[in-house]
Amino acid sequence: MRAAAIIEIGSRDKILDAAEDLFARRGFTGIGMREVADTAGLGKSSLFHHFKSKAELYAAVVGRILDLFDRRTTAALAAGGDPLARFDRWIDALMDTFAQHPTSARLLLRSLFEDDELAGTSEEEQRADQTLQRLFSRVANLLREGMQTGAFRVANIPHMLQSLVGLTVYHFASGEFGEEMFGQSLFAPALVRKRKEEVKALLHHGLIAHGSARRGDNK
Amino acid sequence: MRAAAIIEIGSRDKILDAAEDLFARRGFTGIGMREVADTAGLGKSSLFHHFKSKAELYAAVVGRILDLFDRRTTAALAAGGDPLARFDRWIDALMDTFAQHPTSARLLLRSLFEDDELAGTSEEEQRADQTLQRLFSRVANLLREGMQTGAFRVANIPHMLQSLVGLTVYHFASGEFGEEMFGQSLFAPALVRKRKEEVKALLHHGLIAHGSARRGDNK
DNA sequence: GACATTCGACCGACCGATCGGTAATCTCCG
DNA sequence: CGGAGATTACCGATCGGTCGGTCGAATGTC
Repeated sequence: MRAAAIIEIGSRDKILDAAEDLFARRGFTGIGMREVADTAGLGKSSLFHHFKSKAELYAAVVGRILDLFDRRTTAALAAGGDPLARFDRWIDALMDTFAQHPTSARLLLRSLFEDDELAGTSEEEQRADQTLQRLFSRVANLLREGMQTGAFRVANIPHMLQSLVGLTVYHFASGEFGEEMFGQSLFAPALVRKRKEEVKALLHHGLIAHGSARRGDNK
Repeated sequence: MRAAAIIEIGSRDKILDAAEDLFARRGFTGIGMREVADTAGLGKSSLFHHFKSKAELYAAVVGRILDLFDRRTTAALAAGGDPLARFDRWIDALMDTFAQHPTSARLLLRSLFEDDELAGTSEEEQRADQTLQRLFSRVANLLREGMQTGAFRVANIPHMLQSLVGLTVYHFASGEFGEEMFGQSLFAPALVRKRKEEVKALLHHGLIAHGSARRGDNK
């Protein structure tokens, strides 16, 4: 029957799963093909049957995650609503995706570093670059629109994008350091919910209290 | 003459300088001792005369940077003023230090990841942990004080610390990705100044405009 | 139905290069 | 002399990657 066959996962995907987990934990240079092969339950040579080099495997892993974020972003922004509603929905979707996919934040943050020294003309890598750029420009457009309609404060858009990345990716990538700070797994549902609240609160009100009794705007 | 002697740098420091730059760019596993030695202008074996292992060299590099941030934080918080003044001064000092020391953000962010899998009982490493913890608890105390005096909005402190790290460290660690976004070096004085402004603006006002109370707040 | 051919998936053995680290020796200097 | 700093030579292990070849499921052919 077909139903039983569903459980089977193609070797290519098993390799990608294993590589994603390992690369996220120890980075490109920290993982050997031997280790990926063992985790995937294959011989090392078999990896080179599916991917022609370690760099190509890495690019495929990053590309797969980037596609996931691209799809979630598209879905969150597609549904209608005013800029603020779409923005909040996007923040939720972004953090939910990081939470549901614990390796993703670390892998993406690492790939940001490692791409600097890895060549970068591998087709798969160019496609990933395009995906990433499209994702960011969509959010940039949303910010621009919201600033025009008055929903958002007027701010520098590249800086705001950097801030949004810093507020989200870094947190979920902070690993043992973050877990020590919170005393629990970064991916515990209650903590994820709290993180969403706190990030939104920061985006809504900042940190500094405004002399609500009009103290002359703190200067 | 003293003036001439200033140029001389001890071999140990030359090794630390070289290692800091290389580790920041390609991570612990991405750099070999051979490369560090070449950059420092020594033979590989000489490194083992000053540091008994690669891990110890790495710990020394991270510890040196952590001490720098600890000193700057101490200085920024020591000078008096209300919590808001001290906080703003700390944000300035933090970002100035990242800016003046371009390898630091990347190295610290990387060390966050790599410590997860590197053992961690090496004395130098424990000292670094203490330094880091002391630094964070000092900022936490400042936040707590400011919330009590009403200078800051009441927020969850660990989350706020994570946000502050994300807003600062990530930006200066974002490398080529960030430089492509801004079209210039992340460490160009004008961009550093702008980043400080934008981060402070976010901390002061958030992103979302408040239609509720007063409207003309941001124009 | 039976045999031959093809093909993708996979493997163990092996390659040259590089890894972190060690040992013995040399040089310089007080 | 003694000792610190540096070097050359070398070690076993592991690195990414290649090689020749096995296996089984299709496919074609009579």
